[in-house]
Amino acid sequence: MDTQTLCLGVLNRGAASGYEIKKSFEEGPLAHIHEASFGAIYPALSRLAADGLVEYCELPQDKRPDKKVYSITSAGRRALEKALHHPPAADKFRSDFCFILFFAHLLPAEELARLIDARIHWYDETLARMEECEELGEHPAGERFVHGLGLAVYRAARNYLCDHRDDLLRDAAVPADTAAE
Amino acid sequence: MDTQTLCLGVLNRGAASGYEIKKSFEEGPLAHIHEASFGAIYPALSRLAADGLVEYCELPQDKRPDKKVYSITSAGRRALEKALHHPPAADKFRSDFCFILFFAHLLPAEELARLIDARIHWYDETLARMEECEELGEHPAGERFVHGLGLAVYRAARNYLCDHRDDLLRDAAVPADTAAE
DNA sequence: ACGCCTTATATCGAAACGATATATACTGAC
DNA sequence: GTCAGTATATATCGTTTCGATATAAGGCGT
Repeated sequence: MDTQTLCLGVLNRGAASGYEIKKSFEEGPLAHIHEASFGAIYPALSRLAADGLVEYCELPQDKRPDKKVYSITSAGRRALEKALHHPPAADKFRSDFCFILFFAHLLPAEELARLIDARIHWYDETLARMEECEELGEHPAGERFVHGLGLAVYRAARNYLCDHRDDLLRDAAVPADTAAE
Repeated sequence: MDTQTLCLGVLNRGAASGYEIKKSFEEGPLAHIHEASFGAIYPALSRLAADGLVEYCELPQDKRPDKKVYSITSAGRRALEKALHHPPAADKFRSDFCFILFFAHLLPAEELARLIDARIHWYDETLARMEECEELGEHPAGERFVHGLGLAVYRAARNYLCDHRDDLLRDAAVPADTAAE
């Protein structure tokens, strides 16, 4: 999914600046689904504007830098719908955490414990935030569905880490002195 | 996690060519954890060789193109261990599938059904392959742990899709004629 | 026989990442 | 009180990575 379609998707939910589009991939209901950097978003918005798929008005803010608020046009909505019909590419998952744990036998026990506990803590916090935003207001069925999928997956990951943490520490960890060697 | 570390990790499990390293991120026990393209792997291997972290011997194969079999050096092992101690970056998950379903109200019911059923089918096949490779031989505790985490998460995702598929189709789908408009 | 898949390395243009520059204001720590 | 850090906001830049293609040889199916 190219950054232009990603931006159209966000703008289809309401007008936003480049900065706010980035945030919506970090916090909003689209968080954890996709991501894009400023270096991808700003050029994408320029191209979208040049193609007439979005339009923007510059609004100067006092006490804040100026803002370019983009909104989707009807041509943009058509382009989004068209892109949505393309068969989705395979999910991409990349985890340094899993990669490191894969080599658990190269790390001392305390470090493994820290790593796993930090991740459990991250899941607890993330799940709390997600459950909280669940109560706020009405959401379209698609958003609810994806939100529920995220919850189910994160809960499963969290529970697995809690249930098997001690097994890993027992079976994999090397004594601190051998690891340092 | 940079591609060089990724390559060192694979090579730490045994000597391999660039082609085999790529495959190990697609099929082997490292599948679904990380990924890298040829355009990232070959330059990474060159840099690793220049830095003395890996070495290779060219072996001409009959009936096949020549192969450069890379193996990790002791300096490479030290570099890998050092990299493993760095605090892991946040997991990156990118799903066109979820992004599309997020806008379920823009798609006709049959298309949503096709999309979800195809994904359930993918999970079934992937899970079967993962459960199968579970039986084969002994694996280090770290590998078993990560494998188990993957299984837990994929099962949760699959079950969620099965359990909520019909809810989504009922609540979100627009009639085919309004969608086409 | 023809196309397609697999094995294998390598490169190239386009895209994206991650960091940085710039500017202003608020907030918490010492 | 000031000094660092965070937040809002856009933009660019070097480096990395992606995705496709080139090249080459053999197997496999219809």
